[in-house]
Amino acid sequence: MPARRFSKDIIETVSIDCLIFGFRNSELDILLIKHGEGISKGRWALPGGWIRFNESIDDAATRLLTSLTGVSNVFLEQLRAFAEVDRYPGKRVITIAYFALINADNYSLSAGFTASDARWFKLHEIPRLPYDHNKILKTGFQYLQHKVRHEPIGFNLLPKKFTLHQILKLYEAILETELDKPNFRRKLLKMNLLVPCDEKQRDVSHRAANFYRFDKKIYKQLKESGFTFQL
Amino acid sequence: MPARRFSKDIIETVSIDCLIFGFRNSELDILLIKHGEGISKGRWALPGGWIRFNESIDDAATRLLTSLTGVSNVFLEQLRAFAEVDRYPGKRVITIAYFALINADNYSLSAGFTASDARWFKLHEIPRLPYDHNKILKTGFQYLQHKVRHEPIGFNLLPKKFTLHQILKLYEAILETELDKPNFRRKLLKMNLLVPCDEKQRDVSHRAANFYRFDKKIYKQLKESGFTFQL
DNA sequence: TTACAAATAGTCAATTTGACCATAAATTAT
DNA sequence: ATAATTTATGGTCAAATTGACTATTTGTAA
Repeated sequence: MPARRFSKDIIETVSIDCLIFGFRNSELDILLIKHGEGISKGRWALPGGWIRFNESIDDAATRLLTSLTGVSNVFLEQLRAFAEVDRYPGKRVITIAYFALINADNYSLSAGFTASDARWFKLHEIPRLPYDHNKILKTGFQYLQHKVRHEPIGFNLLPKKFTLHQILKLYEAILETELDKPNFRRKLLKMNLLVPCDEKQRDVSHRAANFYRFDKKIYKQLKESGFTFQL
Repeated sequence: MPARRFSKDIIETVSIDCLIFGFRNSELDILLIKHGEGISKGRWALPGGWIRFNESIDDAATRLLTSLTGVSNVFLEQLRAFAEVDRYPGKRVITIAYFALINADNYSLSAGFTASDARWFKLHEIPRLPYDHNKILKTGFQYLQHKVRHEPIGFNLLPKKFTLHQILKLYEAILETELDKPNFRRKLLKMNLLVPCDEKQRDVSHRAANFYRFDKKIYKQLKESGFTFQL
């Protein structure tokens, strides 16, 4: 009989759940995994797990994200705790939700991983999820909508080099509105956060767009001198 | 021998800590309480406590805030969880920090309560606090600085009726800058969030300022029609 | 070589901002 | 009473930004 390790290693009252956003084909995606065991076996849900005694919650979130999806080095920050009394069946479990943005370069998470157990879902095609995961998702999406307007975090959803068209489509998808192309360009470029790359689009059947990259250092400098990102 | 109720009623791995902001005399205050028992006896710290099995964390925060300070019906929302492995001596405790804004009408919290054990501290005169409370404080203050610019929550720190001068001073205290009075007035009034009261200042040795109040309903309407608060 | 598609550039009136100056209304000092 | 003082409130004006457009460029595809 195997030793019952769990109750020694982990904090059984607190879990982590990751809300992982991706962006492809001008649509926002959410990564879900199929539960292999436990109460909600066979159902799609947010990737998550337990916190170990010897790791912080940030470390736990990073570890879980990597072990469940294969990606690392992505934008990851805490959303908040969810703790309705009856959110988890049978026992009292508080979960701390994390918020991750995955860029297109990291999109092929299934490579090497159990592809059938982790899948991107379009934001508006998310099924009914167990526990309070739909609530977490809703909260996280509203947070994204707000945050993307006040901080330059949207770039985390794009490849390192991207076109202005891609950002426009990203913002349209997140904010669920149409935006004026020339005006959006002008405003974004005037911030001087984007550095033009010496490279253009290829294999497109029209004028090739220039690539840009977001420069963290420049943003840090601007912020220190009083600049606030605003779209 | 009294029954050892605690370990049955509460979740011993998760606590609540409240970061309570107040505003008086043009200065930001933080409410601290003196610990009466436990590891950090006699030291000033953020008000907090344990979560009961049969209450949500929002309920726990509300209960603790009221029982420790006597105030109720104040702006209270979750900040986030803090969970460094060694933040609490001896055992692993995750805390969920809450963020409260108390208006001047509720300032006399000591009335009826143990005045010597709860006290307002000026933000820049906070002593060294136990656990990671200074870190929570720093995070919460940065959050306030950000949030107050993008959402009309500052009014929660003022009395129901206030003058434009009071808001100006409030913003100057939070953002730690000087602001141009006429321009600030103009911008704020143009939003149409403030309703002039039919009442003026009294007993001031200069021209009396008009009182205004913040109207939640108007804000809700404006927000639904696309308006975003921005200062 | 022309049609097209999307990128990029430019226009212009209306609005908003930032830096001010001016006046109004209250009290206190003379 | 009148003047001085203090803060509230009202205005001005050039500069910058926005929103709604039109125009031009640059690349494939017919």
